Amino acid sequence: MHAMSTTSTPSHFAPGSSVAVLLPLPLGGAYDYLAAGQPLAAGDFVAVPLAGREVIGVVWGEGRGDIDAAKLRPVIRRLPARPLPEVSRGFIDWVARYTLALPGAVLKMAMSVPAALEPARPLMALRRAPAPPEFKDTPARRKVLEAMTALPPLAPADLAREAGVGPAVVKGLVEAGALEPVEMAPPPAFAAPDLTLSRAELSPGQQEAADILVAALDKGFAVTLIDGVTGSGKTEVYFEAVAEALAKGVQVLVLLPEIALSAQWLERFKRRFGVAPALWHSDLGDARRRETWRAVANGEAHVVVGARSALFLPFADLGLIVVDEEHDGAFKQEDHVSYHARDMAVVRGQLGGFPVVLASATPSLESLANVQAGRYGLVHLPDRHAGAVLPLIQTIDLRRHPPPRAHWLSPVLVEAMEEVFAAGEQAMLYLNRRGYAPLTLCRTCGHRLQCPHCTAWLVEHRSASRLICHHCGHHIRLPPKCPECEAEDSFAACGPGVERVAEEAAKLFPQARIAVMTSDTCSGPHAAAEFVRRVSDHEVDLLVGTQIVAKGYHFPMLTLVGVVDADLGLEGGDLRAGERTHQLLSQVAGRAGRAERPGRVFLQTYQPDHPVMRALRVGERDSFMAREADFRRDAGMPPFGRLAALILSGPDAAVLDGFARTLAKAAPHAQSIQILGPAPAPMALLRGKHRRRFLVQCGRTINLQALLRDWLAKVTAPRGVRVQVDVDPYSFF
DNA sequence: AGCACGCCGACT
DNA sequence: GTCGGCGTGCTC
Repeated sequence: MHAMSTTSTPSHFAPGSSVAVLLPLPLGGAYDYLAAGQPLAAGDFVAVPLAGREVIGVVWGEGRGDIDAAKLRPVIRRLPARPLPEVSRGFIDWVARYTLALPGAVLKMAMSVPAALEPARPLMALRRAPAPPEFKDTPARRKVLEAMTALPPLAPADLAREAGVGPAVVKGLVEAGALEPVEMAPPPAFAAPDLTLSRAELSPGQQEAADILVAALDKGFAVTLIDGVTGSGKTEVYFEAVAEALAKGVQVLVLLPEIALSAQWLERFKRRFGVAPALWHSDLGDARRRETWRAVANGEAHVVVGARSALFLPFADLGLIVVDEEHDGAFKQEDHVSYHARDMAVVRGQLGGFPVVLASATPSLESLANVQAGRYGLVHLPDRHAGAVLPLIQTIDLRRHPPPRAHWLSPVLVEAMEEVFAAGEQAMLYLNRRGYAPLTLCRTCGHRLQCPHCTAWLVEHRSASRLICHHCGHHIRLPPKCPECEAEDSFAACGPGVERVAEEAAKLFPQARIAVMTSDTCSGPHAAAEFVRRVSDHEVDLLVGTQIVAKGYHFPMLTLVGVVDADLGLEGGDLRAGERTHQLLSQVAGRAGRAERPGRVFLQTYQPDHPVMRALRVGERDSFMAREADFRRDAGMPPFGRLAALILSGPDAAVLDGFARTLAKAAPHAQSIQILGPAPAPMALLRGKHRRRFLVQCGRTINLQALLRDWLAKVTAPRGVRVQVDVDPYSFF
């Protein structure tokens, strides 16, 4: 993935000339407008007329001039905001070209806060008018005026509070002309990090790694992978690079897969830098969001910690990106513009000429391959710091030690849990399945309760007394009788979800305090932080959870992790099934025994000899990944070959299949290009839309984007049919 | 993405 | 006879 240098174009446009304005809409390209009033420059935010309404866009360059002059309309106004920097514009173009998204759709991600483009409302403070006219003197008014002698200008509400009077008194004084408003500089929204605080004690190995990252800051673009086992102190190591970048005066972006679950990370940041970083994630409030966007644009926000969308913020002077947990699938966006934030972070670093740091305990095969090929540097942190040892991972062969019928915990695991609880320690059960049971069927006729809009079973959530589709949110109450055979009380719950495992554990350990942690019970940063606190303070003995419990938490008293169904991620024939299962289970295992108490991990499996289980048991990650890499190389799959998915979707299956055949006929033929499909997409029906998929596979030297563009240009999708391109698809949904 | 234009059912 | 449902098509 190599960023191309952008060709230079004139960047100032006098009134009367035509300019190309990119709008944050899914249009074919930038639209031409007439520069009017003041001169315009590339990057300026402007309001322009579009179909009778006003839309805000960005001056992208010289007008293309391919539109009828009579249609050309003048720019309405230039907004008083900082122009979008050239590097941000180049990045948007690059992402659009790479992902085959419309540039306007990419710009929309960078313009997610249109209100931030209007000037911030100045803060008003009150001071005594120099020459107040005659006004009525009252005791309350006197209190205000007396209080003011000892105070700087204050906002009306603060002044009223300080003086111990109601707001009406202050208002009256303003109206009487005794007080006058003055503009007050808003207090800085983000305090500068404190670089003088003593850093964490680093081990010699950590110090060496930190030195390498710090040295890289002087060398322009380079990518370094920090490969360190859970608990090896990766964060503290890259904090040294963050500190150095800040000392140089550039901005830093840290990408985390799920910022809502990162309370512990934020605590560590505050300890190291004395302040909270600027946060960027989807449930930021409007005012905070605006403030953050502006602070990023004017350089006041020194460190931004965000989810993948933070990549598109208009940084004034970005000089370092850290992608933590770089292997995490949450960095891949599938909807609208489909991009991988880790890969785009590398592109952003290349365009900006600064280093990028990737960190993981279980690096992706892609990043390891880039290290092997010499494209990325590597620092290795093999030890858990502070003497903690890696947990002992054992598999439980469910064929030899099965749980009782309709139970899910093997006697071996139950016995280990007994020991842990007896020792006053904590345990965690991991199962990546929300709800009570993934499938409900009728015992009489075998009918399965399915979502009417998706190719998916309805999942029983007993806590919510509902059956829910995890793909579209459709939900029903458990019907009184089978919709197929009308048998009453004939439904049987099949298979376990976390709720059911928690129920089983509660029966086995009635004295244990159990908490279920899933996206259902723990949505948003506050709920997550509260869960973490309850577990940390040992208000919980057993934590039962889905994937979100795997995320980097540190619980000193947690010494046992049980994986209820270690085989779960291996089904389905996904390209990355083995790699992902290994990563996920390694992360889950890493929750055990993070302090001085050693941890134990049990993986319940029907395939203890599967390479993933074997690798986890003996801690042989490198040879496992090397073997995975060999498979991918032999199959010509990423990162050794290139892959793209074409997803066609629409409400009418016949129309969809017709178009799929048209597309298949127009498919390019060439050696080393393989096109598979059309086939029903893994989710053949999703939210009421049928889905078909093509997979395009080719060698690394082929221009995949050009191939896809040419192919798609040959056909026109009938109405109702949507074509989505996913370059480098990850999940195969 | 909006928003207007356009052609078929229940109202004043 | 109109008001209005949302299908389709355009916006420099």
